Amino acid sequence: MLHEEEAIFQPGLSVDCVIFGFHDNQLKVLLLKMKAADKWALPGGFVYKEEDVEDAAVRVLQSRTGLRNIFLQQFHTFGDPARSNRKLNRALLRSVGVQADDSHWFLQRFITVGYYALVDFSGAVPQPDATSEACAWWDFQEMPALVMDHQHILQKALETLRKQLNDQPIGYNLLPEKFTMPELQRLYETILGKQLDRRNFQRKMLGYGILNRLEERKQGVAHKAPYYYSFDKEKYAVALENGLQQGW
Amino acid sequence: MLHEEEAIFQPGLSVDCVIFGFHDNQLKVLLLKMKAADKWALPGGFVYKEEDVEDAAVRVLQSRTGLRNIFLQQFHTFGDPARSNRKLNRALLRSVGVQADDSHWFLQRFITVGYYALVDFSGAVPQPDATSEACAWWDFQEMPALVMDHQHILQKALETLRKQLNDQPIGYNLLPEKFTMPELQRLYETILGKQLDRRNFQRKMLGYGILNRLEERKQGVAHKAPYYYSFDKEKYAVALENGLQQGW
DNA sequence: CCAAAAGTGTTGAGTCTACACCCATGC
DNA sequence: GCATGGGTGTAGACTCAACACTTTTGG
Repeated sequence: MLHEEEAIFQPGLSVDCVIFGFHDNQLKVLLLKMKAADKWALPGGFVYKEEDVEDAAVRVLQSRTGLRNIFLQQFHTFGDPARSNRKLNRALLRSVGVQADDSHWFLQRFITVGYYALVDFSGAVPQPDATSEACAWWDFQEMPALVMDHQHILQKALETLRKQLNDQPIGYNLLPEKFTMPELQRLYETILGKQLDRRNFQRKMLGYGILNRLEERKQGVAHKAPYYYSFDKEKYAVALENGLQQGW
Repeated sequence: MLHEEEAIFQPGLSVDCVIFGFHDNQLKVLLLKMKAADKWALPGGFVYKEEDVEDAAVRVLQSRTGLRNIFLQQFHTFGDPARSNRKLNRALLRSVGVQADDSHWFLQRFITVGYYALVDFSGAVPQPDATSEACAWWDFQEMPALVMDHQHILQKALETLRKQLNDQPIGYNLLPEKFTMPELQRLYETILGKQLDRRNFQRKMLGYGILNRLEERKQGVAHKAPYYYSFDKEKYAVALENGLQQGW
């Protein structure tokens, strides 16, 4: 990618994706281990000259996880000139075998558009890119050192996710097709960072009228088996009309 | 500005500001009449190579209104390649006396970062820029034809403003230092596009604990004179701690 | 003194919170 | 059978929407 000519990319512009997953009762973020530094980075990429910025984010998402048709949302654009790190980028070029002088397009200042994605952890297959030696999920509470301002970007994404969750039930994007109510609750508790009452949670969630309870119950669990639920897109559309705000 | 060399601006990047004001019980938006077209445009500008994107927005805001220290917030970045309009931009260049071929920096694709601002109408002094022949407030419900995707940008700004108003009382940014409760209510009604109950509005608004009632009452009005209120920044900080969400 | 606008209070409906109770399952 | 987790129900606190009443001012 970095070998390619300046001419094919929109100059000074990138996208970065904060890809959230949920596993083992933990909120996870997909990160790349840089070849050029002892740090990790958010999956990102450049925008082709005639490509929609959002399409670029979709492309990044798909190439890092193999997933398509994912909940993806722009949340902020980071335009501090000091955010670019020429030293790192030079090392990055070297790591893929490119020698360049200061005028190289990749060494200029970059503005990045941040997107966050909610994906089904079990369906994603992490793939490193050319500049990275690994691609892995990290627990959002135990993040490694990140390059440049990626810590800041992540923080902003998390903030947006929390707000969003308050007036739009988007949690199930992080879960498989069918899931149990306790699982959904753990998810909410993790994202919001606080405990919720089991019974009130269930009532409120069902009150949105966007979940279908399946006949099937979870198998092989200790104690009483919980029902499975699935998300109902049609009911969701109806529910949106009526509006479903309010906080926890 | 457009005479200046490519070298001083971040290529392919602009900012556009949706500047809201409130006057005569109407929500207003500041627009520029293009010299190069029979349409109006949102105030915008380019970003210097070493300038923070947000600083560029502040600069635009100040040069169009004379105002500083204004409520300003990034709301979305518009990255559709089809949003740029080479024909318009060529006319724009001509209007300031520049002849250029297709490779001119200003004729390339532009990504724009959208900011919205809330200003005190009575304090702003509209100033056209080099590419425009007029700068004026328009009622947001009676907008003229806008260039490119500016209608879309405006729509998105309005949407964001409405949502924001639901979980953060930001309305007084649009009013002078001191204002009456009925004035504040008209403002909310205009932005939200619906009538609100006078008494419940007052109770809820005062409940936030961020307004000071002044001794003074409004002079020279028919009927009973309403009190003036002023916004209290310190109390606001305290109120934010406790959280003040919930919708109307 | 009357109409219109503003300040203040009340009440019933609805919602949310904090529980109690019962049921199912593995050990 | 008992500890644990899940499904369902309920009483009290709280909030909110809809309204009544009083006060002030200009004409």
